[in-house]
Amino acid sequence: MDQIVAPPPPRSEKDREETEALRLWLRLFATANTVEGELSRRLRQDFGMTLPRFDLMAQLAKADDALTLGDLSRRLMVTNGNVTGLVDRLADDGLIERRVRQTDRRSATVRLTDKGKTLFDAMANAHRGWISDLFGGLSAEAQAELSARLREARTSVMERT
Amino acid sequence: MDQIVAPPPPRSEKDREETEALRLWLRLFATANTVEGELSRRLRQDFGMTLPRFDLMAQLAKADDALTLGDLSRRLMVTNGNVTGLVDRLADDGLIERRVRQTDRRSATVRLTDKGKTLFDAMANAHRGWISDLFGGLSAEAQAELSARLREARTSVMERT
DNA sequence: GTGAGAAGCTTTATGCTTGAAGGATCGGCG
DNA sequence: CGCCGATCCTTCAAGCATAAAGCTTCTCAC
Repeated sequence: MDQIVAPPPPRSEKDREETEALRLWLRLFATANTVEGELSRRLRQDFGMTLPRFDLMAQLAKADDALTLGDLSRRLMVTNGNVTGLVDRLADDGLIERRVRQTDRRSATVRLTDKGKTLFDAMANAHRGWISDLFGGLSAEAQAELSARLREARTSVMERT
Repeated sequence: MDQIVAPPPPRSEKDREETEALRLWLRLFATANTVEGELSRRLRQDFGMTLPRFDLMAQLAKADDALTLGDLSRRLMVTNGNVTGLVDRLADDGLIERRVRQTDRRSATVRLTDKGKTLFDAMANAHRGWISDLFGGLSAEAQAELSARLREARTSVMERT
């Protein structure tokens, strides 16, 4: 029988591996992006809050103590200059309080105000519910498996960075 | 025997579910973020290119045809105004070419220039290798499983958006 | 003590992203 | 034809993010 259609382009094993990894990455990115966009949208809509500000407040709430800007920078995995701006805006809104440290005058600490704590509690509660809802189509087992695989993936990436 | 330590805080089934989903989300976000940051870093270092510009060029290369700004906006899942700026900058660099459509003068199409094609091929090749490398710590089976779970997750999220 | 280098933060320039408002063009209905 | 809503793009203001340069303060070896 004649060859009617063009033959598939020759593909090495390496080609196939790369294509699969690329597909995996695109899927990972799209999923994370969709969730992030939706959380961001709801946070803005219901609380007039942005995700980066919320994340910063969450770190303060979790630490349950004052943190330095450097601590925040490391925990949020963003640059120092970025934290400076976020802290400025949150302080302007009266949600956090900046205080220069006596022991090290280069450094400043930041803590949630009462107003910040109250708002954060409300937001965190809603936020938990949203996430639980968004992933609600997956069984507990599927979620656990995904979580475990992501952990492996992150380890792989970090080792190669 | 006396109760020496404080009892664990009472947690409902719902609480546990929410906590697990939150943990999953944090892991998903951290993984995607780490990969994205690393790709961005390498693209800047080796090619002086940003990820958003690269992504736009990738859509043009994949389509192998001119696309309207609206097409790009939908495919990249970003707003129209965003695409306008990206296209401006890429056109300034001579990597893409803008052309007003005769049939519909509201709309413009965009295609890769020869210079853009050449650069994109080089970048895409490196990009494939980087991703394959970054996920190289996972077996093909682990990658396939992660990919499948991510697909489920994305479906779940999109249904609830 | 003091001087060099490190640490902590801010500033600046640049770019990405959004949402909202606005301008041009198109299509269709009366 | 003429208008009205829809479509497509751009503009604008605000915010997030980075990298690089710069400022102040601290530490430590001498």
